Formats: sequence, C-alpha cells, structure tokens
Amino acid sequence: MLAAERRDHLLGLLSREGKIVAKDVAADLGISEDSVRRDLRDLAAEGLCQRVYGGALPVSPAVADYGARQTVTPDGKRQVAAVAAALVRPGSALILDGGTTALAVAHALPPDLACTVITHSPTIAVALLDHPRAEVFLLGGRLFKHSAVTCGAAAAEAAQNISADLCLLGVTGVHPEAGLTTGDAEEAAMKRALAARAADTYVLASSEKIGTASRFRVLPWEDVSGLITDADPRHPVLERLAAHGVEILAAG
Amino acid sequence: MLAAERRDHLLGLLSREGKIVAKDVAADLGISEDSVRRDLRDLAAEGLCQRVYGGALPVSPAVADYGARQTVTPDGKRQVAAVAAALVRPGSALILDGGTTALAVAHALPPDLACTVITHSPTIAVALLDHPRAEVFLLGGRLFKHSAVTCGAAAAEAAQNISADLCLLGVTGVHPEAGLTTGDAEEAAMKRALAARAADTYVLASSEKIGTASRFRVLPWEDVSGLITDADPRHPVLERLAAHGVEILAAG
DNA sequence: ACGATACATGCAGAAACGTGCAAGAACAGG
DNA sequence: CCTGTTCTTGCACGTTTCTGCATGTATCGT
Repeated sequence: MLAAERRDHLLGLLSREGKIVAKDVAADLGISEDSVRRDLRDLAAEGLCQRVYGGALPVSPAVADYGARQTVTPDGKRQVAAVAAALVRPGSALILDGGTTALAVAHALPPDLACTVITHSPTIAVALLDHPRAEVFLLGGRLFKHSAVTCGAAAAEAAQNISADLCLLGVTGVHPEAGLTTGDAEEAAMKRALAARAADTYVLASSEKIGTASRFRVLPWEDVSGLITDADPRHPVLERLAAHGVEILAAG
Repeated sequence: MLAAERRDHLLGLLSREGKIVAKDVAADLGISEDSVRRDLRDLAAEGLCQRVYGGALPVSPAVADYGARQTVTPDGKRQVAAVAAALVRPGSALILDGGTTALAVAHALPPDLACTVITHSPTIAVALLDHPRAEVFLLGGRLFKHSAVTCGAAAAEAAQNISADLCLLGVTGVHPEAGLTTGDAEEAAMKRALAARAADTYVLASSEKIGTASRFRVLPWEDVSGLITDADPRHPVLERLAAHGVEILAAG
C-alpha cells in the first residue's frame, strides 16, 4: 500500500464514517499505529481533518457546511430526489433541469451509474464531476443568474440537437388548471424545449408547490408522464391530476 | 517494448487499478525501476497522473481534490489573476478559459464590473453568479471531467458564434520551442478555437509552468499577444519569448 | 490517584529518489 | 556504408523519505 493511497483511504473513511480510530485503522491495514498517527498529523496540518485523542474527526467547518447543505435540503426534496434518481436506468440518457431539487437528484444518483446527463445548469454539471461514469453534456447559452441556468435562443437551439429517454423537470407551481408554471418566461420556454426532447417527462414537485401557480406556463398536463412528490397522494390536487392521466409517484 | 507503449500501459494500469507501484511494474515488465520512475515523472508533468512516493495515483480521484485546489489558491496564481483581471475593460467582452488560474481571474474581477464573459467552464459560470453586472455566456458541449470544461465538436462549434476583445488562456506548459501546450488533445483544440475568436490572447502562466511542455500544442507564439506570470522576467525562457515578440506582464 | 492508553520524539534500517555517467539503439547526413 | 548526434536505458552513488521500535511524557477513564 502506497503512503499517499493510505492518506486517501483515511480521508475516505473520514467522510464515510465521520471518524477515524487510529488503532482500528492500523489493525485493518496491518501497519503500525505510529504510521496512522503520522498520517493524521499531516492531514491535520493541511486542514483536512481534526486531530483528536484516539484518532481524528472531519474538519469542523467543512463537515458543518456539508452536513448543513444536506440537512438544509429539506427531507421532502431529498425524498423526491431519491425517487427520481431511481427512475434513471443504467445506460440511459437523462435531461436534468436546474434548481435545488434537480441538484438533489444529481447528488442522489449512484456515484458509479453509467448514464448520459444533459443539463443547462452549470451547478449540476459541477456536481456531477465526481460521477466518473456519467457522461455530462452541458447546454450552452446566456446564463440566467437568478436560477443559475442557461437560457435564451442559443440554449433553446442547443436543446434541439439532443434527445433523451427521460426528462426530470423542476417547477415552482403545480396547479390542476394552470398546469406546470414558473416565474420567468425564458425559463419556461427552456423547460418546454427540454421536455420536448425526452420520451418521458417527470416533474419534481416538493409538497409546498402543490396547488400553487406562477405567472408563466411551462407545460400542460398532457405532456407530462408523471409527477414525483412527497405530498400525500390523497391530496385533492393530486387526485385531480391522476384523473388527467398523470402518474403520481409518492416519495417518502 | 516501446517507450510510448509503456506509457500507455501505465495509464491503463492507473485507470484499471487506481494506482501504480513502481517496483511491481518494473518487475512485471522486466525493466528497471528507473525507467518506470522516469515515465511517471513525465506523465505527472503532463498532468496525467499524480506522482507519489512509491508510485503514482490517478490525477483526479475526488472532488475533494478540486475543492482543495479551489480554496487554497496559491499566491502566485492570485497575483497572475489580479494582473489579468486588470486587463478587462468595462463594457468589453472577455473569453475566459477553464482551470484554477482562470477561476482565480473570475474571483479577481471587480464585483460590479459590467462586461461580457464567455467561458466553457461551468465552474467559472457558477463563480460569476455573484457578479450582477457581468453577462455570462456559457459554451455548451461534452463535459471533460478532468478539467471541468466543455470540449468536443459541439463546444468548438459554439465558439464559432462568438467573438471578444480579449481571451485569457490557461495552459500547463510554456516552452520556447514547443509553444503553449496542454495535456489533452480535445482541450488543446478548444483553447485554440477560443483564442481564434478574440482580438488579443494573453496566457496565464504561474511560475511552475515556465519551461515545461506537455503533449499537445495549443498555439504558437505568433498567435499570443502576451504572457502573464509571477516568474522573474529575467528568467531565460521568458527572455527568449520576449525576443519572439511576446509581451511579458510580470505579476507580483 | 492510578493504571491503561495514546502521544511525540529520536533513532536506525530499509526503501525510494534524483543525478551523473556510460553503453547501446535509432536516426540523419555525407 | 560510415559517422556523428541524439535519445533511451540501466547502473552506481549519495540523498531523502518512510516506517517500525523504543523511550519518556501526556491524557483518559475509573
């Protein structure tokens, strides 16, 4: 085992299990505790872990940050994301919209899943850098700062040149008459262009969006295969959607 | 066994097994450890592997690595970035390459600067979200994970539709004969396409890159307006470049 | 307070490293 | 075909780095 490899192992252990016990690691790897201690000392000197008696813990700000982001992503969105991620078949092509829920989907994808992800969100592209087997195709265009996605003519045109098996769309409003809606016209057009390029379109809708409507219509219900939500499936709005032929996938 | 063949073998081994132990490879192939070490040194210089004591590891095992590079921008890169940022005139259009030095430039741009930034790096696009008056245009395409930039035919084509006053280019090698070089052919082509769309091209070259060359040529010196570096301007390589008519901007 | 455990430090052997050098192969030019 | 040059390769040497052990000290749990 290489020394550097051992260090990586320690960092991996740290992020997976949240702690390192020097004695256990030494026994596991068949090396002396001294070496483990030395490594931990070095890592601590680089600010990559926090040294404590008996082993090490994740460095506080990073973990707080990471943990916070994980928990700040509300349970609802995480559950929706998990169900959505399960829809992605190995080898298939996925169009992934921007937004926090879609970002949660990117994080929820199995790290070793081999698939193609097409997105107009640079944030999601960056999030998928650590999915080595995921092919990422980024749709270019003018960056719309508010939502951190590309929009406009160039982006819409780029979307015309791709197609996919599945499109996962985030929206701000889910309403039985208004359909799917969002707050910006350009963004609505872009979402429409994306949905048109996929065989199936599923909508990511955490519970607070059910029954609300924003200014700009994205799609009518006929163009949507299903809706993924953590809201109660017996919610009156959802029952009306089901009557429109929309498949309701309950998360959580 | 050919030298190039041996190098391929090493890279294959690296991606298959995630590590290289110099001693083992030398024994397997029946060559001296010295040769293996020499190869690994060369590969590391081109950014194709990470040299460690006893062998080598893949260059980008984790995003943690990327995150680390991002948070601890060395002084040299920051100085180079500051000089580069000062070249950007209000209202002008800038093509900004990917890479850590270019990212430092994005951070070094005045927060209220009104300008157009064209980039093929989603990371840089995200970094510019908090520059309200900067118009960002993202060039789409296949995401090249190692450098976190878009590459390939689609990206090159998108580049044909834009033009700018200034292009700031990052490279991995700056050599008087080899010119500007980088470790990946696709990336080299993309950098070439970007440089061709700007009136002036300046190269961002922190001192450790001076005098080194990677496998793939980006540009000859004739196509470069200037070079921004924190190295000593009396460095012999830089004096030779100045003789070629390249303007040397000293940072720091 | 006391034993047990973890720790830092110094040390020595082993392993890996860089460099200079020379022998040999590949190549260009005459 | 010969010759000079360049590049590669393996070896030798001195240097650096790693690793486990021993020692004495600090910290923890009881």
